Formats: sequence, C-alpha cells, structure tokens
Amino acid sequence: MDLAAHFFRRAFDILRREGSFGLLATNTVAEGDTRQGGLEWLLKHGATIYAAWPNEPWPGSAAVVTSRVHLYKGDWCATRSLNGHPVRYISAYLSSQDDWSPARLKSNEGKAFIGSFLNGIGFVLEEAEAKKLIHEDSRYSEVIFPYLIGQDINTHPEQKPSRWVINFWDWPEERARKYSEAMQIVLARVKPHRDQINPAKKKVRDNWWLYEASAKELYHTIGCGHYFEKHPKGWDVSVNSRKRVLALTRVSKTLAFSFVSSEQIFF
DNA sequence: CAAAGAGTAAGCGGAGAGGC
DNA sequence: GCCTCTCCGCTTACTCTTTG
Repeated sequence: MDLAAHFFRRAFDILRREGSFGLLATNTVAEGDTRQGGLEWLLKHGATIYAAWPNEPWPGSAAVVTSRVHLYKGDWCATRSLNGHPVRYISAYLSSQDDWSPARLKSNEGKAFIGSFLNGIGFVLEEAEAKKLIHEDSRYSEVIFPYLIGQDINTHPEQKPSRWVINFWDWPEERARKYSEAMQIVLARVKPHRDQINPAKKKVRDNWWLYEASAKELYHTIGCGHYFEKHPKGWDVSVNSRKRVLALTRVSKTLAFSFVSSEQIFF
C-alpha cells in the first residue's frame, strides 16, 4: 500500500465535520491495496468524494500519472465533479460507475495452481543421489522426481530442473516407510526442521514426512493424481493426462511463460 | 470452523560487477 | 585474484479469503 493512503486518512482524521480537503497523488491511490485501505476505507467512514481528476499525466519529465481527489466529511448534497463534468457519484475507483471490487471468476477454477510447498529443504536431492536410489530400486521412481523451481525456469536454457525431490504425496507414515532409504533421508534432514516450526502448525509438525501443501489439485489436473490415496470428487484416473504444462515463476518480476514437462514436482 | 489456497513480506545465500 | 557491494529470487512465515 502506498503512503498516499496514509496521508489521505490522516488528513481526513484531523478534518472538522463538514470540512473538505483535496490532495494530489499518483494514480495508484485508486488502485489495488492503496484504494482499499485509503479511499474505500474513507468512503465507508463518512467521507464523500465530491470532485476528482483521475489519471492526469504529470506535466514534468517524470513518467508519472497523477490523480487529484477532493473529499468532504459528511453528506454532500450538491453535484459532484469528475474531470470537470457533473456526475451523481464518484467511487473509490474515481469513476461514476457503481462501486465494485474484483472477484474471482468461477469459470477460471482449476486452470492455474501454485506448486508444492515443501517446508523442509531436506526433501531436495542432488541429481546423483536421486539417480542412485532409483537405479538401485526402481520402486523409488514413485517417490523421487525432478524438482522444478522458478530459478530453473528463468535461468536454464531449456527450463529443465537442476535438482530432484522426495515426495510422499498424501501417504500415511506406514506406506512411506516402505521406501526406507527415502524415509531415512527425510527423517534425518526434514524432521529436525519440522520440530522447530511454530507449534500452532501441529499438522505440519506431526506429518513431517509430507509437504506442508501437497498441491493435490495441481497434480490431479496434470495427470499425477494416481499417486495420491485421496482424490478430489469427480476425478477420473483415465482422463486428465497432460504431456506439458505452462509454467511461470511466482516471486520473480520476470513474467515469462514456458511449456515444461508435467512429469515433475513444481515449487 | 478448519483447511486449503492466495497474497504479501522478508531473510538469506548465490552470483556477478567493480574496485584495488 | 581477492574482497566488497549489490541485485536477485528462493524459501519460509504469516495473514487473509474462500470453501465445504
């Protein structure tokens, strides 16, 4: 949230009833969190926007777009002015349309996912160690997979993972113990960390051989659902297999989509 | 009301740039 | 070639929202 929201709220705070003030801010004052914590909050608490000039290019050399906003403390009975034109109402978006906030579209459900959240870097293996385990006992290919993270996507010329990872999906401890070598590794490298995390996360502490978030909707959607013991309702083992998926990083400022194999674990 | 998902923040270490 | 500084983004922590 911008400091702009603070100055608007502070000005409103020290304003007398039926007083008014106007401030010049960057146009973010009517966008995102700054809008929610600033203008939206003020409208809810007795302010009226009676005049505004949104999205005016700054006259100087800086590449800045500004918005002038004038507020009144109390009920405003006269006409309001948006860009100098009379309107009945001015919303926190600095528009004369009815107020609305973005909502998630149901139609987009099941299209995009965040990857697994390990909470235990000890699950991660170097390639040599992973391949050795799989080579010695092919059953381990059910619990050891390539591990793709944002850095791989943004730095590897083929967007290939550089490391591998142990994944026991949603299995109970007894089933995971059947892969004793992998379980040994998790016990030695993950459990000590899990023992130290916030006791309020009891489930994460107790289920130390599992990821904090298994991203089961993701893996059911891209064709790895059969690894899980519990399935989302409506899921069918015979459908939904995808050879490739579109991936992009979550934290990086780089907005770059790339097709990658679906047969790996995503962070 | 709990669990999962979504969003935000920040510590930390790797890696590259630049100075000496 | 070494050291320091800076940038970058992974990883974790935490909060808020949605859903069943």
